Parts: sequence; structure tokens; C-alpha cells
Amino acid sequence: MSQELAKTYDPKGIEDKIYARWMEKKYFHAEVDHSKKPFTIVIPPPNITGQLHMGHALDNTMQDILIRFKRMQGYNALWQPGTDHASIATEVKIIESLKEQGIDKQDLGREGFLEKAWDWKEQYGGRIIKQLKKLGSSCDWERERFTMDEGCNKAVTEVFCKMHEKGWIYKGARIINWCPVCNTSISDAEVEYEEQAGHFWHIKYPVIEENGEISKTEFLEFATTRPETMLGDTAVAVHPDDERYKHLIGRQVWLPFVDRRIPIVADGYVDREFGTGVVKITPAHDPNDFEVGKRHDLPVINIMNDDAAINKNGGKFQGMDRYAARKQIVTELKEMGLLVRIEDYSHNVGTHDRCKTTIEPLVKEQWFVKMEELIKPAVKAVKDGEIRLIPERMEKTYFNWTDNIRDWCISRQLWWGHRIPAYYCDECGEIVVAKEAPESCPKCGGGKLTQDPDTLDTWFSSALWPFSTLGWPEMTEDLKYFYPTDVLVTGYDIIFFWVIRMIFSGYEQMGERPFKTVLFHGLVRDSLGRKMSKSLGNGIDPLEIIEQYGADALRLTLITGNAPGNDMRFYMERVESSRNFANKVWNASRFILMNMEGKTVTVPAAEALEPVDRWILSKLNTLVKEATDNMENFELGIAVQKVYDFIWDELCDWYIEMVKPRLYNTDDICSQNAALWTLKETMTAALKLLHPYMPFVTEEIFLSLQSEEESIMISHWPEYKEAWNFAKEEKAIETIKEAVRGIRNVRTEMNVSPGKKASVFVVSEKEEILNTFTEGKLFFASLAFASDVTMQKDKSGIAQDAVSVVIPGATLYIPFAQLVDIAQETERLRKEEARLAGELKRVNGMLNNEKFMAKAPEAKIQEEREKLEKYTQMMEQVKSRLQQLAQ
RNA sequence: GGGAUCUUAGCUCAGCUGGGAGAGCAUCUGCCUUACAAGCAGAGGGUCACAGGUUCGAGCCCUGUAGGUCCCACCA
Repeated sequence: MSQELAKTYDPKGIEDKIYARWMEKKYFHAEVDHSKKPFTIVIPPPNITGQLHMGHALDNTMQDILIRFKRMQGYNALWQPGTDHASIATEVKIIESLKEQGIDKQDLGREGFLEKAWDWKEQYGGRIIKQLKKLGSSCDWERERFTMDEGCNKAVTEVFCKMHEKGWIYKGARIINWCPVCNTSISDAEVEYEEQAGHFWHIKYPVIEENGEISKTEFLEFATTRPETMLGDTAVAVHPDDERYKHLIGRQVWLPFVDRRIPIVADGYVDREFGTGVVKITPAHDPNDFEVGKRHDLPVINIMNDDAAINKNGGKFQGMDRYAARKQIVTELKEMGLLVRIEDYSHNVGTHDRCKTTIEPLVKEQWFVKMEELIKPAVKAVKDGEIRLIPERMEKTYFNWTDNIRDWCISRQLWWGHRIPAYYCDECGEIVVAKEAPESCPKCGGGKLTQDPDTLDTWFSSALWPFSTLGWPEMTEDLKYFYPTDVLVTGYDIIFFWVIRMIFSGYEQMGERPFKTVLFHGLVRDSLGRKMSKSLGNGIDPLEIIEQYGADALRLTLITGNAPGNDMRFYMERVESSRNFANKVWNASRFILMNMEGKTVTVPAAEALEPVDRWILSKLNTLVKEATDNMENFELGIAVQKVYDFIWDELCDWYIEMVKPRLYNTDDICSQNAALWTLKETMTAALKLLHPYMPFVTEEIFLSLQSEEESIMISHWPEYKEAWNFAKEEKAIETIKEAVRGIRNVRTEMNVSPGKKASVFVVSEKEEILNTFTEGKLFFASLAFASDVTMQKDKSGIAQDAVSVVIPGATLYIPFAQLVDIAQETERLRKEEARLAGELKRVNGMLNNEKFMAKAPEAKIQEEREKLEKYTQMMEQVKSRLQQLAQ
């Protein structure tokens, strides 16, 4: 077997093979099992139109890590997968593709269009699922759901009807955000503000004189950024206490073009300090004006068609696009002498987040969700800590939104989505909201009812995702067992769209939180810190990375080197470094396998373990505890960093090197077996700790390293063992490591070639230390380039010009054959003396500080005392050596 | 306008409840040592943005300043 293992790890082929086996063995599948505790995650459903991007890769890697971790800990882990119909995003794409074929949406008609849409879903819906599998995602694919499958549809209708009955869903004419390109209303959350350079047009309207004439001398001046909306003006407003205009309140001004006389009203909304203190009021096209209009009972005049061209209410401008009309109106106002001046003005303009079109506020009949009551339990849950947001600062963002909540516009003038279950009587106009289309009108008995043509906001169905996927509205066993889910992993960018809406929906429909913890991550940016986007062409395709470096390397890269919730930069050097680590693990295992070949490794007797074995087991033990703790606290990056450091620094760089002489020595089979057993044990445990992060390479190695268990992903998570807490051995081996490092240092400093061996004398008055070196003599000799190692209590018999290395409790002497430069050696020791003097000064400063001694915790004081002892001792050794050299 | 967040080695970033500044990459030196050159052994490199404060002790807590990023609001 071992000869077959390649020198470098090549994930190609291996990953797909392993994944197929996992699928075949049904390891991902979870069933209700009351003997086990459930651990549930619902996937943020990717859009069916989607392709896997780095954001998905990060999001799903995090979920997979948590699921695999919990599964190994013995939980009944369910990762519930599925896809989202993504109403508007998908519809836009389908329209585009139809356009390329020369087909117009309207020509197809609703039914025809939906047929095309479902074809689209069949064609592309599976693509992203395949891509998630490449990443290694251990979702229960048997449970895959879709936001428009039968069950989800049922849930949506149920919620709509229930909430309508309760009065929390209502239909009303309100000002909404209209996208003239997508031809639909959109919610406030879908509006993106963008700073645009524009103009401020200062315009004046003539005042109507007492006699009813249009004044030629008296005007009211104001400024606007959208002059075309004047066609819909139904008042001008001033502040009630504004002395400049008080006398005009109640009178009228003349509105040009449409020849309308409109009142001058007083309203506190007007800011006297801003501009001239006069505001034109267009209730149909501005949210604030709409409110003013309501207060003053002003008419609402809509001047635009759905495509944002001026309608019949715009008089002679009818048929012109909003921007053409703007230009024309300005020109004509100027001719009429009513344009005062034009000012450059930069301001924020609302755009549609999907298509970037400037939205037009319009008054329309739409369906809304009343938020006031609904949001209350969602606020309380986070406030009380029933739902924990990680990182905690996300709570501020959360409350910022909930505190300023507005009713949610849920109707969309689209075809792809859940059609609103409202029916209108053709005869009497009665509105019936019902789960099934009514046979006849309950009011007039008329037989013909027409269903509302609108569909629901795509987030309406995703808000129900944590329970609709588990069977709701049926109270299924799955739902009872797996709900509430445990963790939701998502980007902070959809906290408003999705997270909040799931929370209030969970409380409203289920009476319970949808999840206990929300783990947020940031955006994956390019190496220059820019957002990855199609238009910039700077996106990095995760599938290409997987192809080139393997899914494990990609996953590790995405998880390390950044704090929760922070954005991260993605660059190739980091992927390479992750790939190198996979290779390191591979090779360390290859080493173990090569040495195990032809041998039966048995559990050694406790006394057969040597101090180094105990040292690495003890280190491993600490690692198990710490990494597990970090993972429980969702500190995934920190946890895997510790595993990485352990494997590379401790296991590979030290332990393997330390046991080599034992492995190659066939005279002591017992010692060899102990070393092999420790290697295997340590590596197996480390692989398990690493498995959630790098599932493929760990499985591949695990399977060749042992034969007792059939897969690492269903093996048991390592646990801390009190019996493996070897403090004494840990300390002893650290002493030897320091000695080795010291010797390597002086050798490098003195340019001694690696091939050149020398005798090493370990001088210490402490029996304990001499024993440590005696026990570790074999490997110490090889690591310290020693031809022979001698332990003694004093420096008798050691050449005067030997090089010395001071470590706590001992001085090492290396007599080189050639003469050592005494001056250089003295210089080296003087530096060491200075360093120690600095340390002593610091420690003494603390210990001699009365306040420190009075206030610092006892453990800290003890720690400093130990340091004092250590440094004092080393200082004596250095001084004594310097004295010797001076003779 | 309100809020969040960042400023730590040449670059990208960690640094958990305050107790002697870390990693990866890059740079320099020496090694093809039979697990790994995608490697090994060593080295250099930081007034932790700035100014105050709290504390025995501050990269970490508080206040302010400067610069960057983001979110929310939208005074027409």
C-alpha cells in the first residue's frame, strides 16, 4: 500500500471517489431518532439560476464544518438542503434569454412563460447542487427542497391566509418603490441608494392674487431635483411658523403646464433653514409628500405610466419619458421666466438592487404585511439572548432595522413566484382570500372570480424555510424533532432580507425561534479588496480552485486568517499554502505507513511509553480540548489554526524527528512499537480534528491508516483524557527542545556544516535534568548533531574553548576540533547576559512593586516568581562561563 | 445626519475575559538529511494610526483626533 502513495498529494480523482462512497453509504442522511440529540442546520437556499461563487463556498464550508463536527460528536446531524426560486432574479434572467431568442414575455402569456420557467429550473436547478457536492457538503440530499415545491407552496398559502385573517396582511394604496424596467413594485430593502451628480432646479410659482388673477410680481420660490414631478403637484408647503410666508398660508399658487391652482399649506415637515423654506408637494411621487398630502387631504395625482413615461395627467408632456419631460419642462420654465437658477447638486438616488434602474416612487394598490406587532417577539428574542448573533455587533444592525421597521410590501408584478391567494369577484368586486379558489362569490353569489395576478416577494417563502422544509404546516415528526434548528450560517448582507424575516415568521407560525444561533460571515473579496463582481471580471471561480488545488485547500483558505463577520481577501498564495498543508499531512501519514509496513502495531503497556511519547500525547490532549472549545464557540479559524500548528510544528517538526532513531532500530521492538502506536494514535486523532475542515484528504489517509472504522466522518470526535495529562514529560521535552534549538543556533552562527558532528556535554547539578537527557539521548544526539553525548555534574574534563549554550538548569558544552574565537564567544555570551538582565529587571520590577504584589492575582505572581528563579539561574550560568573565558 | 467597523512586520491578517507582540506569504543565510524542496534548519523586520485618561500593568477598557471601509436615513 505505502509504495503506491505518491510523494505529493493529488486531490484529483480522490475527492470524487470519496464523495461517491459517502453518498452510497448514506452517511449524510438523518432520520428522526429519539435516542440521539438532533443538530440541525438549514441551508440558505441558493438561487436556481446561481453558479457557485466564493460567497457560497465560504458559507457552505462553514456549515459543513459545523455539521461534520457535531455528527462526529454523536449528534443526529441534519443539514437540510434546497434551492430558492428567486422570483425576480430568475424572471429577469429568463426574460433575457427569451429576448435572445426573439421572444417577448407578453407574447408567451402567463402560462407559456411559466412553462419556460420550469424548464429553466429543470435545466439549471441541479447545477449548483452538483457544485456544492464538489465542495464536500454533507447535506442530506434525500431531503432536498425547493421554495416552490408542493410543500412550500402550501406553507406560503397557509401563512398568507392566516395572516390576512388576523389583519396583518392587507391591501392598500400606498406609496411604493416602482422599478420601471422590471415593471414591478419592490420592497424598501431592495432599494439601493447611490450617490449621483444631479442638479437642483430653483423654480418659482406665481401666487394667485386676492382677485383671482395670476400675480406677475409675487412668487413662491423652491428647489427640486425632479422638476417633472411638478405635473403632479397638488400643493406647496411652508412651515407654519415661518414669518416670511405666514401671510400666504391658505392662498394658492398657479401651476404651469397643467394650469392648476394649488393651495399653500402649512406643515411642520418643512425645514425652514433648508433652501427657501418652500416645498412643492407631489403626493403621488414622493413618500414624504404622500404623508403631507394625507394630513391636508390633498388629491393624489399620478403622472406616470408603469414605464415611467408621463401619462395623460401630464398634459402636453404625455408620452414623454421622465427624463425627456424633465428637460423639456426646464426649458419651457426658463422661457416663461419661472426658472430662477440651476445648481449642481450631488444626492442619493434610490435604485433597484437587481437592475440598478432609478426607482420611481408611485402610489399603487399593493399587498403589505403589517410589521408593528409581528416584529415584537423578534426584537425580544435577540434582546433576551434567546437568539444569539455572532459576532455580537450584528445586534446593533439588527435593532437599527427593527426599530425603524415599516410595513413590508409583498406583492410583485411578476409571474415567477407564489401567486397571491386573493380572488376578486367580477361582479361586485369583493375580495376573497382563501387557500382554494372559491366556487362563487360569498357576497353576491356571482360565479366568476379572478385571481390576483401578482406574486409574492421571494423572501416571503424563504422566511418560512426553517420550518416549511421540515413539513410545516403539517406537524410532522421531523418538525417536532429537528425544529428549532441550531445554527444559521449566512452573510451579514442579508440580515434584513432574510434573517429578521425568518425570526419573526418562526415566532408567529411556530411559536418558537427558528434557530438558536446566527453565525455571520463577511464578503470574500479579491486580492485588492474589491468586491468580486461580474462587471469587474475579478471573480474567482471556486470550481477552478477545486480543480487545481482541491476542495480541502479551498476550504482551509476560506476558514483561516480572518475573524468572524469580517470581510476577507482571497488570493492564490494563501490557497497554495493550504495546499501545502494538505501535502504535509499526506507525507507525514506516508511516513507513518511506511514504517508500519509489515508490522502489527499493538497497544503498548503504559511503562513502554517513553517521555517523548507522553509529551506528544499530552500536547495532543491539550489540543483536543482547546480545538473543541473553540469550535463550540464558533471560532472555527482559531480551532483549525491550532490543529495546523500541532500537526506541522509539534508532530512533524519534532515528534517524527525524535522517534526516527527508534523506528530504525530493530533491536528494541518494544520501543519501536510504542513509537508507532503513538504516531498512529496521534495522527488519527489529529486527522479527526481536521476532518471537518479538510474532509477528503483526512478520509483518504484515515482509511489507509487503520482498518477498525469504516469512515472518519462517522468516527468519534476525540475527547480530552485526564490520563494523558503528562505535565512532567511536557516540561522535560521542552527542555531538550530548547537545548536542540540552542545548539542549532550556535552552529549556524559559527558556520558549522551540517555534516560535521561534535561531542556534546550536558552539565547540570540537577539529577532530574541529567536523567531527561539520558532518556532522550538517542534522539537528542541526532537532533543536536552530536557524535556522542556525555552527562555530568560539573565541567571537569571539558575543553576550555568549548562553545557553550545556556538553557534553564543546564549548560551545554560543545568542544569543536578547531579553535574557537574566544572574543567572539565572549561577545555572544555578553548578548545573552544583556538579554537576561533585561528580563530580570522586568520581573524584579514587578515583584518589587508593592501595588502589583497587593493587587495582582496570585497565579500571576507565582508565574513571575518562577521566571525570576529561572532567569537568575541562567544568569549565574552565563556569568560563570564568562568568568571562565576571561581566565 | 445616525451607526458599525478598521488602522498591528514589506503584503494579507490573527491576537478569546487587560498580565512579557504572532501566523502565512515575501526577504536573507545554509541544507536535494531515505515522509515531504509544495520541504528542513536558522535570521532580519513592529513607538500595535495619533493624543489624552483609567489601571500595579493597555494592542486590548474609556474619551477625543485623523484616515479608510460599510450599513441605515434621505432636506424637497
